[in-house]
Amino acid sequence: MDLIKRVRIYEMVVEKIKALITEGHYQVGDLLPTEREFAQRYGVSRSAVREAMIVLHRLGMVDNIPGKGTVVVTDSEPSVNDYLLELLNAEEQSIINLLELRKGIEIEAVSLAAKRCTKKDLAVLQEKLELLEKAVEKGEVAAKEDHDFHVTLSSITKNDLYITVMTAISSVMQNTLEKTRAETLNKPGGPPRVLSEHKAIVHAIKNNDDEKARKAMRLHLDNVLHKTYQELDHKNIKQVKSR
Amino acid sequence: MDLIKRVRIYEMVVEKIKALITEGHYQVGDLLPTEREFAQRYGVSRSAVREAMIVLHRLGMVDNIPGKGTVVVTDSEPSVNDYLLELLNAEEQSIINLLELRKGIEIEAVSLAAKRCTKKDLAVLQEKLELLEKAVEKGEVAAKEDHDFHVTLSSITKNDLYITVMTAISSVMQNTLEKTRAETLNKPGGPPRVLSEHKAIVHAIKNNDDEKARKAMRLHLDNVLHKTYQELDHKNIKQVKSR
DNA sequence: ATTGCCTAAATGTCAGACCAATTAGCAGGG
DNA sequence: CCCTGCTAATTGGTCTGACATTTAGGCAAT
Repeated sequence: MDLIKRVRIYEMVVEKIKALITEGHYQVGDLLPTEREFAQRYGVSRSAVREAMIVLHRLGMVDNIPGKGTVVVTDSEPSVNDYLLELLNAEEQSIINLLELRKGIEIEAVSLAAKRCTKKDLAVLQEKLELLEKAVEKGEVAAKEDHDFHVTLSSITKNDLYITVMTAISSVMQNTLEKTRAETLNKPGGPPRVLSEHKAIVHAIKNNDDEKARKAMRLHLDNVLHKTYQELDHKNIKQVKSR
Repeated sequence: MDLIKRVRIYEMVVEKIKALITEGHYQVGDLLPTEREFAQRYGVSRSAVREAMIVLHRLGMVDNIPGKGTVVVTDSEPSVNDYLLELLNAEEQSIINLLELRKGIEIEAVSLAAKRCTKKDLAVLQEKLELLEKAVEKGEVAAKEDHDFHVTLSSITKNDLYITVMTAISSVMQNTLEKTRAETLNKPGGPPRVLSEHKAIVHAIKNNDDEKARKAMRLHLDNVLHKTYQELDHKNIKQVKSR
């Protein structure tokens, strides 16, 4: 049985305005037409437009400024991914917790990748590895290249959940690393070692050796965890000294 | 510098009504006071109350029914967990994808648990195992006992992310199993084998042997995956036959 | 007992008014 | 000429009152 669903007017206005933003008729930072104009344009009352504005505001898409107007804050509506990011990004979550979760996710991901990797997948992954290599040779932090590599790796699993979760974890880590100046990767003897670990992972995937791939990934992430522990210890010591 | 934040009236009304619901002044299914009464009670206009109602409705806490009133749908505001559930529960996600993700999460979780398990933790876990055992002996499906066991296991990691994610995965799987009549656990030779796998996991944790714990968990989840594959094949065959 | 209609009350929507904040323009003093 | 401060217009924020639509319950006719 199909139940008839009441459709509130403000909901239709929300969709209309949302479409205007996502389709690019108004860019981020632009001022939307006034509420009174929307009301006239859509043949509804200003109340309906205001209710729609409240929804759009709570979606984080617009900001209503009295005396000025309504400004576009972002051009895309929040997705489930954003909520996942919120979970991972919560301040209570330590970077250690995040790294441990990543360990579970990525070790199994690389295992699946080793079993399911096609020639095309491998080519893309090796390309990402080369980009990472070049960036490291230039002495860059290469955070973006590292992110790309790991996301590409997760995509080889062909499992949307791994792709979504790994993408979220990786971007949160990238943010965290930016805040902490990415000291981890910059430490003496850091990048070359990280690079060789990445190569070992790709090598195992190439041979479709899932067990070796897991071991290589576990080794890599244990090293990252170890360095992070050292870094945290170092900071704590500095904090104590500064008292 | 502390910026002064404009506080919209409807936001305060939202907090007021939300508190009334979460504190139990109104139970699920109850009819809230009318919008006009709220307006009078809080000394605001009905517009403000209506805007608050829209927010509460979009939070999924209330349902506004014309001619009747506003009924309470749930007594707790949605948390990040609910959005995680939404991600995992999305129809596009196959049960296979979910199981594969669970493999990554839980293998590493049991590894952490083996390293961090206290005597008290172990006692609780063994208690859950006994409950599972008794339920299986009675010939029950024991879905809830299985859920409890795995959530307890994840809590031993002391890592909030693992606890949150594992709880979500487990409850989604429980729902899915309910829909599919939990055939997996009911198959001949199913429960006893599952039980022995659980015992092996607990045994490894007891000995703080993280590597053996991972292997035991991998074996267990591979078996679950295998059975699920068989089940899906079986259903496909039945579907073909019924054409 | 069922059907149909009437009424009361609630939400949904509308129109208009006023308040508060912002902006732009203009007048006046330096 | 430039800066200051006032004024008016514009915009979102709130309030009020009205009407439309939906629901529930009472009541009479069938």
